Amino acid sequence: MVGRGRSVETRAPLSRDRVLRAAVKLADEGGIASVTMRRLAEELDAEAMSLYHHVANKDQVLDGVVDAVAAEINEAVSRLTLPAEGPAWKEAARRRILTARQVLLGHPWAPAVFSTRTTTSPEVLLYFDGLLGIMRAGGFSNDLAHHAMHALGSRAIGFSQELFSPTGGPTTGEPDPAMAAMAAQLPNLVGMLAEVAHDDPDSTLGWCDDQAEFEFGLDLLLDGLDRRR
Amino acid sequence: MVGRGRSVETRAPLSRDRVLRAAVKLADEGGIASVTMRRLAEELDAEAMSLYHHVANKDQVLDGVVDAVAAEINEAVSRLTLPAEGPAWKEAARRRILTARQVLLGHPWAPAVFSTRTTTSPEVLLYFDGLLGIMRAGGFSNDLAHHAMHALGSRAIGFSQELFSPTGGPTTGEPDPAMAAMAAQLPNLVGMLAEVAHDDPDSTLGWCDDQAEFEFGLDLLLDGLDRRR
DNA sequence: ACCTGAACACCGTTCAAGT
DNA sequence: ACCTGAACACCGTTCAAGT
Repeated sequence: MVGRGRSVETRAPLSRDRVLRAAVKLADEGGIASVTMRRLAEELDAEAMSLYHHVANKDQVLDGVVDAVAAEINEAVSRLTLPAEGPAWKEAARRRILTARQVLLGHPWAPAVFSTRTTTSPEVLLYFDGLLGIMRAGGFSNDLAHHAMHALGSRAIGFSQELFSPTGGPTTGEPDPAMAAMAAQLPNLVGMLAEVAHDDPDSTLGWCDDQAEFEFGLDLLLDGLDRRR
Repeated sequence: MVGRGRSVETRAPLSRDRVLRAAVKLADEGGIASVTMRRLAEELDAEAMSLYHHVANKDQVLDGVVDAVAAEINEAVSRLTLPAEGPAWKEAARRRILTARQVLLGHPWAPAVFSTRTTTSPEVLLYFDGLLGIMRAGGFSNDLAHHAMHALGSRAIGFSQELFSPTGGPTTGEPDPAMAAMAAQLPNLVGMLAEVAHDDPDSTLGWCDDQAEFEFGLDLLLDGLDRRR
């Protein structure tokens, strides 16, 4: 609407950055499947083929989108200022990771995209470098810090993909028929579910775990690493 | 070629089972992207549209493929006969999980597909039920066992998606130019890589971790769970 | 240089028709 | 009942052409 003084002629200058921002916006609104080159172009009032002057192909769009989300995470964690020397490393790492998770809650489609990327984004590397710095300050050897990064896996950046969600939704009165048919063959699962309320009231990160379970697993790992420090 | 006595007329009887087996075969040969309804049909000497008489849609094909791989895992772990009472639970769980991983090594595309599935496969539920049984035998409360399943996440079934693979290949003499440009901003990462050989000689499970790192993370979790038992 | 229209080689899926 | 051909509504991307 404003145009910052400059008026009209050519509507929009189009750029790699504008393309990536539009992609994040589309994904936030309708999931990652709604990010197609054609709809991306439409969002930018251009033709699909024009995008190829700013990104090599769709894969590069997804790489860029991951980098953009990771940049948002880095921006958020940069505001944290906790001591990390000695035993303080654990709380510093914990806060960093939970802050990353908080950012991802705003982009529920992002973890799935992160997982598909084969080339590591520069911003993700920056994030890991910072976490590594906390561990080094805490007294980790490079070798143990290396193991730690692998052990944390995606948890290091705030998400954990779950394939164990036996109920799939709030345990309403109506029983899942398929589940009921198998019940006899799943004695331990049925017994457990009868005892623990497996609600996941609003499983916030899509197919991911909810906050309490994420923190349980995170603390399990951080405690174990602290012991080996 | 043989046809088991019955000769000719109609070539292939086509069935849900045959469709799923063909899908696994295609994925093993060319990755999951090569599993399309059209190529699947071709593999079965049929037309793409014929498949829809045996599966509702492509999503159901992928569900079935996951179920088939999980069935293969269950078959493999069923041959294990380890005691699980008391402290023995840990070795039993460990062996079960590493056996699952061994099966997945034969289907490197499978972890990514597992992660995208929203409905849990019956065979995956059976697998989890067995693991839960081991934990119960080991003395876990239902509540702790529940947390444990979430904490293990996909590791419970033998894989862990890594987004941390800073080098991306064997550290040959030639330096990654993009990496080199960022090196100054990644002091901890560069320092660590200089010290630990981050080879991943043949990172077996695609974008996943290698065996040693998988076991380190697994033991970290199992040890932590054992302590809270 | 930046952008575009038409076209190509694919997708999953619907539908009406065959046996 | 099981299978199929043609067609529809999408994809990502190439190419030759426009300014």
